[in-house]
Amino acid sequence: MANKSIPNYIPAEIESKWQKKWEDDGLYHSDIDLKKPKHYALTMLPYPSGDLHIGHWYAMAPSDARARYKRMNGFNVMFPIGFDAFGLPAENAAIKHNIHPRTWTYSNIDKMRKQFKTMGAMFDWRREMISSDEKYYRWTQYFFEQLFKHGLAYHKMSPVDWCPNCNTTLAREQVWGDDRHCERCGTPVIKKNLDQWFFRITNYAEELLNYDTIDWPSRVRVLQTNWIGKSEGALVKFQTEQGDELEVFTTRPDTLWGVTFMVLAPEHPLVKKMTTAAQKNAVDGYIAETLRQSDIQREASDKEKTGVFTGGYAINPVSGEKIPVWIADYVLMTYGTGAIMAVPAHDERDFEFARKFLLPIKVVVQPDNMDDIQVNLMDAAVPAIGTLVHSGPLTGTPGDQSIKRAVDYVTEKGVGKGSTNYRLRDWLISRQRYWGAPIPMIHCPKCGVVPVPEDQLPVVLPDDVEWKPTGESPLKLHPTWRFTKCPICGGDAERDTDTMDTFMCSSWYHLRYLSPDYADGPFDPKEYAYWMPVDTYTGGIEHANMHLMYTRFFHKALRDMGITQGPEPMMQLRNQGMVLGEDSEKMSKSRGNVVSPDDLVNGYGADTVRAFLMFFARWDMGGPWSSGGIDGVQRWLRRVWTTILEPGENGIVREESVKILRRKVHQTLKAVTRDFEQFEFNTIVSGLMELMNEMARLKPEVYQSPAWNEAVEIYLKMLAPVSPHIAEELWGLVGKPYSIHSQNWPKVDQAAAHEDEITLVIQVNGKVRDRITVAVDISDDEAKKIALASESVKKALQGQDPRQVIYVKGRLVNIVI
RNA sequence: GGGGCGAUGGCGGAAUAGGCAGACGCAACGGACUUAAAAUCCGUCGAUGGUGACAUCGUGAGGGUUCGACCCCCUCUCGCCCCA
Repeated sequence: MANKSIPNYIPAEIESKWQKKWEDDGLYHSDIDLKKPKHYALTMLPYPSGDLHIGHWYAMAPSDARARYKRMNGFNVMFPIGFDAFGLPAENAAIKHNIHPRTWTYSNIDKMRKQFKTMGAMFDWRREMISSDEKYYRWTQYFFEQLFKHGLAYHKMSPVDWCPNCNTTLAREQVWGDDRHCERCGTPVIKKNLDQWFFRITNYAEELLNYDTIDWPSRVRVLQTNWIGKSEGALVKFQTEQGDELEVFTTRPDTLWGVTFMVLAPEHPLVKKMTTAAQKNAVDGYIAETLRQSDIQREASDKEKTGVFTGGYAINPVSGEKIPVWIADYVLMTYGTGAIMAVPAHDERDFEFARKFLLPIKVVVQPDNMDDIQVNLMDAAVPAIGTLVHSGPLTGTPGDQSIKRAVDYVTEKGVGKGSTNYRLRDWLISRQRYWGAPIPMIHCPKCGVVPVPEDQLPVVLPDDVEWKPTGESPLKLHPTWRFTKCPICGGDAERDTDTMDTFMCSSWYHLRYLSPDYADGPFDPKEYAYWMPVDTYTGGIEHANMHLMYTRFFHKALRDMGITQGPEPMMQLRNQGMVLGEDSEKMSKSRGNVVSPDDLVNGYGADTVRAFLMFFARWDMGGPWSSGGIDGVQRWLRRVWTTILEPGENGIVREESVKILRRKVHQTLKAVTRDFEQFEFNTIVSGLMELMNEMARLKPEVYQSPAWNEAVEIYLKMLAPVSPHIAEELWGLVGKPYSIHSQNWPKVDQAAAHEDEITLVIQVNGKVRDRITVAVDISDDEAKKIALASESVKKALQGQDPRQVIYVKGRLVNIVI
């Protein structure tokens, strides 16, 4: 109903008006204020791909709403924004469109900054950081050097995953899928041997398994725990016939007497030496074949086992037996020592291998609840723990002690020791690409690898390069850049021409937000002392094994250098799901199912888009976009507008309705407050919708009462974090002082919220037979009496006596017959 | 092969500690207003049977625990994710 006496709701007008005013007033500036508790709310750093995606909105807008809620609850909130601006896409775009990566990146940032501003988020833009700015990467380089100086960065020749299309090395986490393709371009990766920089994240493997001090989703903790892949066992030294030491890691040292052969990874350094002339052709052929496969293919358990005998033998250090040494692709050089002792009786893969190549099987473990194992009747390995048999001096050791006794035994004999193995590998940092932070190291023929002196940082990334991918780092091809003098001896030297993995940049950006312009260090210690740690971190779960692991490692490494404090950087983590296209598929240009937030904002306004993103799905699950659903949210906001602004039609106040209104208002406030705490955004919006329906219904009978004003005030305050512009506008139009976003969150009036009557559900044998309205504080006996007096109950009882009558306070009576 | 998460009307989803399944919204249908439409407002809306009050069934399938199960346990199917 277009009432001429009230203004029209025109989102575009009020949104740009308030965005400008808030910015001019610095309403969302976050400065240290020791009088208030702080709240550092952070969302994962966006990559400036050039266009704000609905996924950005989904990640940011609900997080903004929660940050606003915290602010209204008396917290001094910092909610910063910036850009993860280095990385491959800039270079790929540059190659494709012949535009400099810097130009591409910074014009994207300009565009996205404008798009972000239409969201009406409480970002403090003074704190913006861009990881490709010199003033930022200078400190990225500084941290690299610190890690180097503390022995946490090292370089070595190493076979690395290499994308032949992007011409760069990839971290293990950037290699995806069964065919091991490049995360960026989908090309299958190959192995290449290069001199690479690594960070010793494995030093922190054990500490990274501890999540005691942080409130993170169990999903993420499980993902990280599996990724770290801790297994306990022993390192045992075998000897080859030639006298070389051949060390294996095993989780089952108790089965040492059951070893009937050994298997080396085809890449194992001893393979060449052990291979006899007769086996050479077979071994060489097998190695060539293996190198073409991925680790995943190699380890697939459903795959037919393959392998080749080297012709060589090793000696079992506990039994003295001579056992054949094979190579097989299911043993990986990157796990453990690249060699295994094979115990076919008690390991499934070894069993299959032994059966296929007719190798002997020896039973050395007899589980207590099993008939005696007969080798010739076995059709599968018996991996269970049990009493040791045929195990020399350890024969008879019960299962609950067998592993420990075996470790003690090899330790005493000096042929092994207890050991913990982690699947986690050190973090490969080097990238043979241009658009990244240069590795601040100098290679001097006399002095070796020398860090660039701190006062000479940053090592500036030159603009005048040929960035086309050649397989070499573009910086290597620059005519002058790489040539420099050694800081120690002053002689001719060369810079490291690789740049850093961009996960390095994003491992510490939360620290730069503290003081993005600070020149005396990576961050201002005063800001650190006040704001850190991050209280609430939000972002996608896809970063569980990469960014989130790296940033924890980084924090812990810096802590051990005295740069940061506390065990963890981010105390609470919450993950949002993904917005899919209307066809339930991942949004992509090729599918044509992409939803553009700009179009939505133009059509509906940011307030509707924000509210709809909070409403349409559980935030942690996400789901398919619905173009019809957003109309419902728009209708709701229009209804809020008219219901609050239109004058009431008569002056009658009905006290019963006032009571109902106040009850609903305070019940909703209670629920909304709880939902904000728990990131349950969808029920916040549905709760507000429900309350508005009730307010509209009751309005004629309560309009003249103070309760109506109270309802409007509380309503707008609850709406403010969700849809900040319309809330501010209405707040002004009902005569309240600017700004609603500086108001305190309302307090629940428990007495008003209290129900004095309940619907007592009456069941017979668990089936609902009647519903009776009773006083909320009805006694046990009375409730049962009323229930038994019900006509429907009498009918259902058919004269039978109840065996039991159960009363659940305030809920139901169940009569059991 | 192992692990994780999930499955609720035509659709998205709700159900806070084991106690009224389907809140809220979309779509659909009926009505009011209108010359008409849009917008708005009111109403209906899990299935089956019945004019109806009502009855029976119903939260992926099967079983179990319980006075009572969307919720806890076991087995299975399907989907997504992670690892191998």
